[in-house]
Amino acid sequence: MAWDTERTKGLLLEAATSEFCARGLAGARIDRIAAEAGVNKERIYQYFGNKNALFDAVIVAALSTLMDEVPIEGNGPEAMADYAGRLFDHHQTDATAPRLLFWEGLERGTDVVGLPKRMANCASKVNSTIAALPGISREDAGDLLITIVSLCDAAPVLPALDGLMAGGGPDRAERRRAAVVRTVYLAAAALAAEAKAPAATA
Amino acid sequence: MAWDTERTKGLLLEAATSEFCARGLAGARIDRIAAEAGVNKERIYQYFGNKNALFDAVIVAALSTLMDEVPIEGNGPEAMADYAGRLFDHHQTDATAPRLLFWEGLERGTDVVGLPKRMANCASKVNSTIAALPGISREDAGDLLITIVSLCDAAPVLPALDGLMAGGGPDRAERRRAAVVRTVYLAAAALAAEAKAPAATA
DNA sequence: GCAGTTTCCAACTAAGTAGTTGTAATTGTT
DNA sequence: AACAATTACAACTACTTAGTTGGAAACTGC
Repeated sequence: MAWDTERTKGLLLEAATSEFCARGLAGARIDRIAAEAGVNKERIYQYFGNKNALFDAVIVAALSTLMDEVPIEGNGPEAMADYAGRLFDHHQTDATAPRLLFWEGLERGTDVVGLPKRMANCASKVNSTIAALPGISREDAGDLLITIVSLCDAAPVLPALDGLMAGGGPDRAERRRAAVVRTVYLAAAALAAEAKAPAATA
Repeated sequence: MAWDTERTKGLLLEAATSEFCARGLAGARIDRIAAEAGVNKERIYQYFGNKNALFDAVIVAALSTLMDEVPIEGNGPEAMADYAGRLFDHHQTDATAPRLLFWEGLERGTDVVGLPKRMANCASKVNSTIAALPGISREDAGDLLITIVSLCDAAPVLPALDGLMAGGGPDRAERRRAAVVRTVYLAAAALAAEAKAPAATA
């Protein structure tokens, strides 16, 4: 049998993503990751170093690529609302990224890994936002993105909130989606309007 | 020395709150909780049962009381914006509740504990929202509250997002607060307006 | 002050846990 | 084919963990 190092690495990273996503850094088990990947756990230490470094690799791989998977397209507040809707849908079908993001925030705090790549990705999103809402400040663009991420990513991580607050009817997900999209539209429209008439708040 | 059961329980609950808040259910250590409380860990099992049940007790104690600590006061969209601002400030000085909320969401999913009490608290908040925005539907009120909670609670749990998205200047917290308050105001105002002219979207 | 109960703790147990090691199989190179 | 390097794994180690136990100290009612 031929050794396929890249395939083994990929299997481990995939299994680790699933395990860390479900249980976080402290709750994840190296043995479980190795078993799920069908690989001996010693390979983890050869390829990734240790549990923390494997978590790093998972975070960087999962969060960096997400930025490209759901792009900001079009112009005006509608474009930002549409982006929020697509991000919401994406997280609804695959909660990996939001869960990893919150695991990282809770377990790592401000100790963020893979900074250069992620800062570049965020800057790219900020620039897309500025392009969609001409005249908006860089800080307002960042704030709008934080708002979008907060709304879209919190939903799958706090699944109980829907039932607790809104009763959890059959079409809850759609209603929540509509609320997020509308909220983002309103916030983006206000920033766009302010950018055209800056005297109002100065 | 006189035994003070309630005090011992309180010390354990306080230490457990701090430990679970910082490290979550999987990351928390029974030994650390007992040591921080200055109490033998065997007491935990006598008073609370086991680690999971202690986590339950912490969650219920911390999240249920929060609802009363930051009330919804006044009328109109301004009242909801003001509520969001006070909730944001509260979480900024003490991130216990948001962190526990997200730990619970990540580690427990929809398996929520203390349901009756928490549902009552949420229903009370929904009623306050309906009182502040007359004519609004119960579901829209719940959605607005989810929006507020998402925005206010995500901020302290994702401390790195500010730096990543908005550069993290000196007055970042204040700017983020202003963005949250304004977003909530816009969302609440839109719902209030719709409640007065329901034909627009029907 | 004395039996019965409760609070408390040091020490213990059984089951994981991350990380390592020794060794065999595979591969590329000469 | 002989060699060194790489990939792989079963077994192992040192340590941590949640949960338990046996008995001492303090309280209660009499």
